[in-house]
Amino acid sequence: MNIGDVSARSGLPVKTIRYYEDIGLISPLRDTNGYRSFREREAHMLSFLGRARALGFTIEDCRTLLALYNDETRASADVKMVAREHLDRIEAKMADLKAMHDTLSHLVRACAGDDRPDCPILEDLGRTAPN
Amino acid sequence: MNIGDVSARSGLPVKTIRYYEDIGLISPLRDTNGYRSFREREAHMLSFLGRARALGFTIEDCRTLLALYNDETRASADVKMVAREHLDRIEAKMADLKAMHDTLSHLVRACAGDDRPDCPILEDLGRTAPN
DNA sequence: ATGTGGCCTCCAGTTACTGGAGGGTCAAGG
DNA sequence: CCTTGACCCTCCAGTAACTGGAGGCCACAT
Repeated sequence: MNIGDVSARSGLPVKTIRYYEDIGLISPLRDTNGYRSFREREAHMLSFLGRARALGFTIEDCRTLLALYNDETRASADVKMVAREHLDRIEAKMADLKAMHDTLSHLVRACAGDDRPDCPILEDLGRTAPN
Repeated sequence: MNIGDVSARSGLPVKTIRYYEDIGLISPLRDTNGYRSFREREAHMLSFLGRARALGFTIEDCRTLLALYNDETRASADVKMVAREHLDRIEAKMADLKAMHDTLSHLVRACAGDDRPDCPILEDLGRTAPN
């Protein structure tokens, strides 16, 4: 399979696949013409990567997960730990976003949004921090 | 005021303040010894920036908001639009995170997390995409 | 004089790609 | 046989918003 084929199958852009090779996530063979030659194994790994990335795992997490995936003697506890830590990061980020959202939606609602300059949003941003 | 003073007042790291000068958000004067010399105006702008960044606005948004803040003839509608668009981005990101969270927390719960290799997390990641 | 801390500039690295330039390769149509 | 268009290749640079570090000046207290 050429890179275009695995791109279509995995949903990953061609550029991204080349990048994944650069950073050592996959190691496809090369044809005599220099084209990357993907086996089923790599096509499968790319789908794995695409799904893991879609769940928000970092590239380093993906590297770890891929190693565990290929290790028949893994302990599921190791996988679970990686996932759990990622879940914690997601939850932290959701909490951050929720706080921003609450503040901001409140301010947006309070702003008239007309042609006058008075604006509670700017007032809030410009108010001296409470020390 | 030296950079350390405005850093303490705004809560922004010294490095960040220098960076903000680099990209033209602030333009402090210089003392004869080369030190940046901040006036109240800049200290205030830095607090503004800190708050806007804490609400997740991008630097470019901050640039726009700062310009509006300094423009007595602004229309609050312009401010509101910037904020509303940012709120939309936040909501989109929250939805993305929630989807990740739902999938991942389900998988984490399903994983035994013991010393055996069987793992629903890896099974999910490794399953061929449904085409 | 010396030590400590604050300040300076410039360079490089971070994350995970993405775009583009410049240039080979392959299969089909004329 | 040649050309055309779709692929493929490498290498370089840029993105967002900083952050860390090297190397070195400046100010003030001892």
